[in-house]
Amino acid sequence: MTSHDNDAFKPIATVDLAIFSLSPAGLSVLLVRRANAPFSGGWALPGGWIHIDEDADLEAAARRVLKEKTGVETPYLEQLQSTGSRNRDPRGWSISIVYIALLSADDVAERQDALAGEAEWRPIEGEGVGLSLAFDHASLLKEAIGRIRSKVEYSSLPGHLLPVHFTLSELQSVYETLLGRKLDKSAFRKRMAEADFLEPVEGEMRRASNRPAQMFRLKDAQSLALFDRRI
Amino acid sequence: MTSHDNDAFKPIATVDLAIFSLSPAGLSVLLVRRANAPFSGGWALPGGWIHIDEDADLEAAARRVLKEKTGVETPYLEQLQSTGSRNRDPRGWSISIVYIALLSADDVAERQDALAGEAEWRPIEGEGVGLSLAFDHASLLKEAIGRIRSKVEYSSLPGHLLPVHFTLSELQSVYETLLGRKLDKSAFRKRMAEADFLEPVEGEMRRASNRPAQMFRLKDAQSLALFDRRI
DNA sequence: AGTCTTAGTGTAAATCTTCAACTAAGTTAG
DNA sequence: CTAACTTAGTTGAAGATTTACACTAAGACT
Repeated sequence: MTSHDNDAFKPIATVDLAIFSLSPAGLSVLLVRRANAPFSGGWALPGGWIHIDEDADLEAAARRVLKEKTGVETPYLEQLQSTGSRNRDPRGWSISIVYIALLSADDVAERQDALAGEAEWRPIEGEGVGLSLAFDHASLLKEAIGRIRSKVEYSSLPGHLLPVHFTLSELQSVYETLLGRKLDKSAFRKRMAEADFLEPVEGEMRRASNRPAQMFRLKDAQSLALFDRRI
Repeated sequence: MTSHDNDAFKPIATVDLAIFSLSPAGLSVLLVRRANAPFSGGWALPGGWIHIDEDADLEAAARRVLKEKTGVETPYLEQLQSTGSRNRDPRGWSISIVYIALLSADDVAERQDALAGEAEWRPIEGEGVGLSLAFDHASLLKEAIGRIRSKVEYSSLPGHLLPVHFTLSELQSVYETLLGRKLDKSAFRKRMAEADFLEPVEGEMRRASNRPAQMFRLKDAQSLALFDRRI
């Protein structure tokens, strides 16, 4: 039939991940040092070939890479976009399907030391990490950051970066960090109540030298709640 | 190195398009009849292999397919999502990068008869076309319809389905068709003014047996304007 | 017991929506 | 020639929502 039935005409297919978490410096992304050519020794987003014998589908491939690099199995995971071109990989026409993963602070704390090999959390500054990245990963990361910033405006996204239990003040503070602006407390609480994605953890209170605060958890740790309006 | 340098381990890579336009019956999508196995004779979204010798990148591949099927070169085009799995194509592990294209009514009118081969506009009913489609195309189409319906709420999307010149009343009517509900005239006009994606065509008026209406065009026929709030 | 701090609620003023009426500008019928 | 008709485009009052900020609540610390 056509020449494209021949494997030599197939593009390379990879899955790459922008894995985010909160560090003291704010939103951070996991980068790995490449062991092999091309860009050997350079920083890149974690990723890898699709293993057609092992991965049932694209999302399974993304989860496999995530588990290999972080040990985390059930994060928030969403497909961002795909890029593909003749030039992005010197080895040939290549496609990358990019996923965004959000790790809860608990996941990060547990695996602190167990980070696979040459991996490192880098804080986001502006539209990137102030580092040049392999392939077109700087551009992919920029898109991922844009998507995250955009979704903070109208979704429960920040809830996926906190520990499993948190207070409303802590949640508001994450929204403020990611948005880069202060929010009104009563308006914030009204939105959270309307969006209906939190449930109080009965009896659990955050105690300090002040009035104790009710702790909450996400009703669903895998899905995003969308607001009717911007926050 | 790894076994994946061997082409036999690469997935199949295709680009598929959900091409929409407005017909008298409302939003419609272009379907083609498959000439070859698998699903020979069945309806499918237009698409095809990525030609690594010919296509510079994914979007170029999408534009090539679009031009082959419709003759249109500069539509509104946006990437929807990618699917990929072991099962979706009987020939093997396969990836599809799906694009949404919106054709202006002018484009459709010009090419009415020149539709390539066995292609046909089918009106959208509910979440599909009331027809079973090849591969997982019914599911891809459902996602595309969902994306369109969602974007009508907060973007200039409907403007890309009209002729190049149109009145505000015509635009409002498209919003109403796609949303399935009536909108308030003054609120609608206020949103359009705020979103600032239209410009009046000086001197051009729609004339009928009533007060003439100012005609407008999109400031940018390739990009979408996003509203601050829902319409 | 009083002070301090953060949690959580209440409220008045400002803004935005909704609904519907009103004016504008043409064509058509008589 | 003029009145009736139709759709374009604007205006405004009533109601709903948002915003800004102050207030009350509940604990720890001195």
